[in-house]
This record gives sequence, structure tokens and C-alpha cells, in this order.
Amino acid sequence: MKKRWDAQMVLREFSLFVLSGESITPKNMKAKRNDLLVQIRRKFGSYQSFVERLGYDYEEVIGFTVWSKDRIAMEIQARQEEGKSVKRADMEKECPALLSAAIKYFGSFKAATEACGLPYEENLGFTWWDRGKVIREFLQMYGDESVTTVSQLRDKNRGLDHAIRKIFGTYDAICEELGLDVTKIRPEVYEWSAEDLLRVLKDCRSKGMPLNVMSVHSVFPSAVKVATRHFGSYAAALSEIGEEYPLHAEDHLRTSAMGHEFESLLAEAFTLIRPDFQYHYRGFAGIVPDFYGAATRQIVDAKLSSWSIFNCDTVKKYTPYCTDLTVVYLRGPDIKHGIDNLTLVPVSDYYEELNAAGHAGMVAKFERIRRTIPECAATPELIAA
DNA sequence: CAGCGCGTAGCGACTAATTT
DNA sequence: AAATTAGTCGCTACGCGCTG
Repeated sequence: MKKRWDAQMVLREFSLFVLSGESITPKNMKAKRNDLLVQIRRKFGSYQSFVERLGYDYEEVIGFTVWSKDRIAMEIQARQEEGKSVKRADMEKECPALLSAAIKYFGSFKAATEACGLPYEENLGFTWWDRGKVIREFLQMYGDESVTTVSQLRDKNRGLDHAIRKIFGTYDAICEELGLDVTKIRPEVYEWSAEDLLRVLKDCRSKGMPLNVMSVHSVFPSAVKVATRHFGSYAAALSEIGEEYPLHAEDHLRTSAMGHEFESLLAEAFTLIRPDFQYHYRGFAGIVPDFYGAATRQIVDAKLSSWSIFNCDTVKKYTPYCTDLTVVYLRGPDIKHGIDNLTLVPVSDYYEELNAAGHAGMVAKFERIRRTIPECAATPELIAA
């Protein structure tokens, strides 16, 4: 029995095939009804044009998307016009098929973005580190005067730190390759000796600095660890230079109370010579600066000791709210630091002004409490001032 | 309740030695 | 070769008992 294949017949046979519930993918057609498929092509040109004439979405029929460079470029541009992200990471999540097609057809995501006229680096969504980029960025950091440790570099450019480790392994390696001195970026880890520690302790003593842990800590951050390593304890290290630690350990309650006393005394002085500063300013949420000068956006904080500021989070908390954070302290050495917008001022710096303004009594009050602090006698010239 | 100052414990970055 | 560990440094969060 021979069928008369005309267009009508082809359509009828195809309808019956669809009604039977069979899949109409080209693959299934070929397997089940190759004769019909051949006739469809003969009468309608191609299977695709045939099903599309019947109102089918060909891609739905075949179950996958037919990609081409043009189409990929169109879809990527369409995403962009719709305000959707065209970053690689986002496309991975939102349209993995398009992304993989782009990479397949253009060879790489880079080539695809360029073909679409998009900036590669931005659309990558992350930084692509290769040796060249690592070296370029590292040299920039190396030349940055404010970067003197690996930690600082990491804070400024976390990705770079990671990339250096990944690609070069160590900071030694990248510096060696570039002929640079690694100690510029990573100060030599120096193992402090017992002699170093004792020298610092004696030095502190001769300068009249208190020998309690926090005071020494301000000039020698690892003092306690070094002391423990070499002498068993900080107290044992002190006894090496003939000092008894209990005599140097500060009384928390006493010093804490004195901190408050100093603060209120400074408030008294400021109302005299800095009336534009507000005491215990409460205009900021979350912080209560000791003094705030709105005109200059200056915060002033009172600390009993110069080292205290380095053992609390005041700097971190206050600096975002002001152009300058000034710490006025009663005792302690002039500590060098590299913190922007932080100024350390001994209260004695105000003596001259207080005296000139006729407030010599204030100076006497400051010096009176200064004399009561253990191991920190006032210098004769300051009392005379 | 935030703040004070001290002392400590623990963390992160790092390297080198040691183990698996 | 890779993972673990040990030990260095600096840094800082925390707890304490109190104050305003």
C-alpha cells in the first residue's frame, strides 16, 4: 500500500503522530517515522520551517537553544539594556547557558565581552590575576609610603595579597624576582633577645616612664611575650633590672579614678580657654566624645597616659566623625605613630596659654594630680612654668 | 549604661621546621 | 609534595571593678 504524499497527507500524518503523544524532536521523528520526516523535508524545505509554520517554537521542540555569535551578542546586549548584570559571576547564576555558549562560541569570556563592546575587567565581576597584573599592582603598593607591612598591604588590597601568595608563594619570592628589598614591605621579623628587653626596660626607667605592662607595651608591644620567653614572666624580667613588679603594677581603681579626675579638670580648663568646645558632646550616635569643636570638626579626648589611646578603640570609633582627633594626656612619653588625623598633646602644652590667660591655678591643679601618679614625678621646669 | 585603665588571652599574618 | 606544627611578631577584644 503506497501512500500518496501530498501536503495534506503530511499534515495529517504529523497530527496523528503528535496525538499519539510521541515526542516531535527531530531525533525521535527520525527514529519512529523517518518516512514522514523525509516527506516533510521534501514538501516544506526543512523540519524547522515546517514546525514553525505550525506555530511551534523550534527550540522548544528540539529542547535546546540554537546559539550563534550574533544571537549571543544580542542576548548579552539585551540583558544590559534590561538593566540586568552582565558580570560573569552573575551570569553564571542567572543564565549559565548563555555564558557557556558565549565562552564556547567566542573562545573565552574575554573575547565575548569584547565582541559585545563591553569592558572585560568590569564585567568579569572579579579581578583576574596573572603575573603581570600582580606585579603591576604590587609595584604600586611597594611605592606607597603608607604601606610598610604586609598587613597594611592586605588592608589596602586584599585580593593582591591573596594573588601574591597564589602566584609567587611568598613575599620573599616576588621581591627577589623584581630585585626589590622585601623588608620595605615586610619588616624583618626580629627575635628580641633578653638583652634587648632589659635595655628597653632600663631606658624606660631612665626616662621616668612607669614600668607597668601597658606603659612598656606602648614602646615595646611584645615586651610581655619576650619577657615570658626569656625570664618566665614579666615580673621576673623586671627583677633582672632590680625592680619589683608589685611596686610598678598600677592600681586599676586608683588610675581609673584619676583618669576621670583629669578629664573633669581638662573640662574646666577648656571652658576657660576653649569655650567653643562642647564637653561630653552627644550629637553623634554611639559615641560621646570628651570634647567636640563643631566649627573645626575636632574631637578632643582626655587620657591619663599617652599610651592608653593605643590600647583602646577610641581612634577607630572617633576618627570617622572628625577631621582631627586630639588626645590630651597627663603623663607618658611622646609616642610616635603613623595614624592619620591623630594628634597626641601633653596637657603641659596648654600651660603657657593658661598662665597667660591668668589661670595659673589650673596649671597647679594639673601638676598636683600629676605628682600623685606613681613613678611619674613632675619635672621641675613644668612646675615652674 | 558608656566609659575608664590595666592586664591578658587569643587572633591573624607570616615563615620554617617537621611530619605524613 | 602537601599538610601540620611551632613559634615569631603586632594587634586588639575582653573582663574586671569601678565612676559619672
